[in-house]
Amino acid sequence: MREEPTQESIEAWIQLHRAHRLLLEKVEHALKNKSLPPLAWYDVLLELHRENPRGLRQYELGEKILLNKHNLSRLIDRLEKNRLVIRHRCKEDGRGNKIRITHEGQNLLKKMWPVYSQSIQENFGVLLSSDESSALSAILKKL
Amino acid sequence: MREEPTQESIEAWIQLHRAHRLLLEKVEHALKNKSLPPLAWYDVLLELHRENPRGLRQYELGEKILLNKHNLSRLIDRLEKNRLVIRHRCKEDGRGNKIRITHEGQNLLKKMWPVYSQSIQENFGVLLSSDESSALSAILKKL
DNA sequence: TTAGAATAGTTGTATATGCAACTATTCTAA
DNA sequence: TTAGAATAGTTGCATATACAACTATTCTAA
Repeated sequence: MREEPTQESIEAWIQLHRAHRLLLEKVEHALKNKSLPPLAWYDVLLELHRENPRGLRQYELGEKILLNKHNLSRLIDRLEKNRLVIRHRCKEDGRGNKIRITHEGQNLLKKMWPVYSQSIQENFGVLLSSDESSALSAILKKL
Repeated sequence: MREEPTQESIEAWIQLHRAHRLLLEKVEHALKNKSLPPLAWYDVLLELHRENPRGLRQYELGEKILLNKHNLSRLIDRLEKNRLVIRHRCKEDGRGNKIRITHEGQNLLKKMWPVYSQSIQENFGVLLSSDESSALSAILKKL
């Protein structure tokens, strides 16, 4: 006895899929146009910035940005290669790392935000009233 | 004089990003669990099914599923290798192709739908009322 | 205490994506 | 008509992602 999804939920899912793709493409494009790295880098740096100077375990970071461990491992590789973060061996748990943002990482964050935020505003903010945005958030939070 | 995005729109964008990622992951996972191909294949096959037996030009298909031409070219390669679609040289325009779904493509579509739809229902449909789904669609359509 | 399970992270390999350059054909304006 | 621009699609290369197998460490229960 499988439940069929309603027409409304299929339609909504399709819209979610399309809207996300469209917006993400625009945001990434805006960043690339300014020779800035992709959004994923921003997400990592922002989470680390919030926990600065304590840093975050790699698995904690993965949970926050919804990225699985093998991809995160390589993302951190790239960031570390660009001196934006540092891996420290974790004292409390010999298996793990603590990741901390560097000063250069903080600078990049500051450089990315205006581009990122402007793109959100242009492609998202101006199209929705603040009530609509709030309603959207509230509904999406249930998922 | 750059416009700052409101707090509401940033919050909504973040939620959109997260919700999409979470759902997509679940849907792809459900398909993989049943040894079925990824969602992108479904999207292509569905569009072609709708236009059967006329078929679609490659660029038309690209517009429908929001995929750029070089990635689409390779996606079609993979589908064609699996005999799910066929490329025909286009009579009216010697530069282009017409893509048509095959009988096997139609069969795959039929096999994927129950898995896809069940995943939507489980991870999306049951969490939102039909009013909420409709509201969500309406807002997302503006983007 | 200690063997086996569980956890944190890395790496090899296959596949998918993005970008730029390319071929072939069609359109357009002198 | 015809040279140059524009369009449709493909391909080489670099990068990103997914999956499975791996190492190293910590936890747990006899």
